Amino acid sequence: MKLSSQAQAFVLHFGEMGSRWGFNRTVGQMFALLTIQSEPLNADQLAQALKISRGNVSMGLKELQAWRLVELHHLPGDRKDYFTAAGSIWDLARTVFEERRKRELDPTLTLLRQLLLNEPQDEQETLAQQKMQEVYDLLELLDQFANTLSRLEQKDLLKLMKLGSGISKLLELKARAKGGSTKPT
Amino acid sequence: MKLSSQAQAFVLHFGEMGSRWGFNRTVGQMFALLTIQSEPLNADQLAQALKISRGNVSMGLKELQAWRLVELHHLPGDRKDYFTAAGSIWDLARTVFEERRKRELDPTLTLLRQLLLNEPQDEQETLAQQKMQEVYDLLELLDQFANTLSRLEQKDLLKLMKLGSGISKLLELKARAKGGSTKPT
DNA sequence: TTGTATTTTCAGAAATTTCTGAAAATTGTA
DNA sequence: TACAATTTTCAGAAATTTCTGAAAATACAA
Repeated sequence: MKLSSQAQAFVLHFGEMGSRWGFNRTVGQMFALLTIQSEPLNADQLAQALKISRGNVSMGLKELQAWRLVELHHLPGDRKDYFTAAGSIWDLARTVFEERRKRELDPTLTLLRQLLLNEPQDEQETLAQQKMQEVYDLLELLDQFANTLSRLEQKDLLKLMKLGSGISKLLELKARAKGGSTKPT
Repeated sequence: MKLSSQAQAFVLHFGEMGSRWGFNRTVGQMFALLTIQSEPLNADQLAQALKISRGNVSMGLKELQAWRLVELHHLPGDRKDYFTAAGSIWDLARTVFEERRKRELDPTLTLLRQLLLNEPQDEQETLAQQKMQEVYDLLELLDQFANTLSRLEQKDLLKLMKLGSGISKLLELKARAKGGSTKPT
């Protein structure tokens, strides 16, 4: 497995960005390679192509499986495990998006729900809780919205994302359809 | 500056989550504290409340300023710099969202634009470039959509986020209004 | 079974990131 | 100008994360 300089650059970049997207360098690289590679790869091929240890590949694959970003395959007459990216680019993006929502929002929502159960003991705490409630409301809304988006059919999601500033007009349209003011701005 | 156990928990949690949101532990803590605190705080107060070094606070504040998440204030008769969170919770969320879009998408878009300029040299590279093009198209669309969302007026953003699965219906509504098929599904 | 291929685990090494604290730089005052 | 208050810087220490590679575990075939 020799990587073209193109592939090399792509893979290294995903390694660098990895930490911003929620995984470490080598997991990012493995994900990138499996994404541009059409043929399934086994652990040894990954280790060799990325020049990392076999053990690291094993851990990385475990993590990619936890993210549900890779699929396991078997080739007839070969006992090795082979992996491909799990689905189309859109599928992968959706999965990353969902996983990140879970990891970045849910723990905070859980904590805030807890904290907001307590009675504030003084002025100071009352103010702090007000802020926490605001944070909670916003994150809760964001969480639901992210959920809605990731459940949307690709066709609809595409339409929505292509609307651009047309979104405002559409929302206005809806307001009128529902029986709001009939006077357009 | 004594933190209530509520505030303590909130601050520590933001510290833990920090790395997932794009900043390190102490920056996360400082941000959290400034968010629930209504009064401006100076660097010494932050260091004392969070039990971290003065130097660390200085670096943290610099980073929060780079994120445009804090505002500098001066109190009459006091030479120290005082800081507050920059704006409402919604403002803060919007800022974090924008900054993250820049940091997480833009570098990759730039790289992919570059790579896609090269002529593929063989079958292998052609396939890889096809995938890269797909990744590019998706990230580009996502980037523009994120941009649109962060420019939306709060009122509209709120409406949109509250739509839930009503989004599909709204998109359908729009299709009809534009003169699509008149037969609803 | 036994043997071989393959994967997983995990202790310690290496790399990276974060943090401290003292010194340097800056700012404002008199 | 001299001086005191404040902030910033940054070398090295500490903490954390990532990675390696050998050993253990597992899976499968004969």
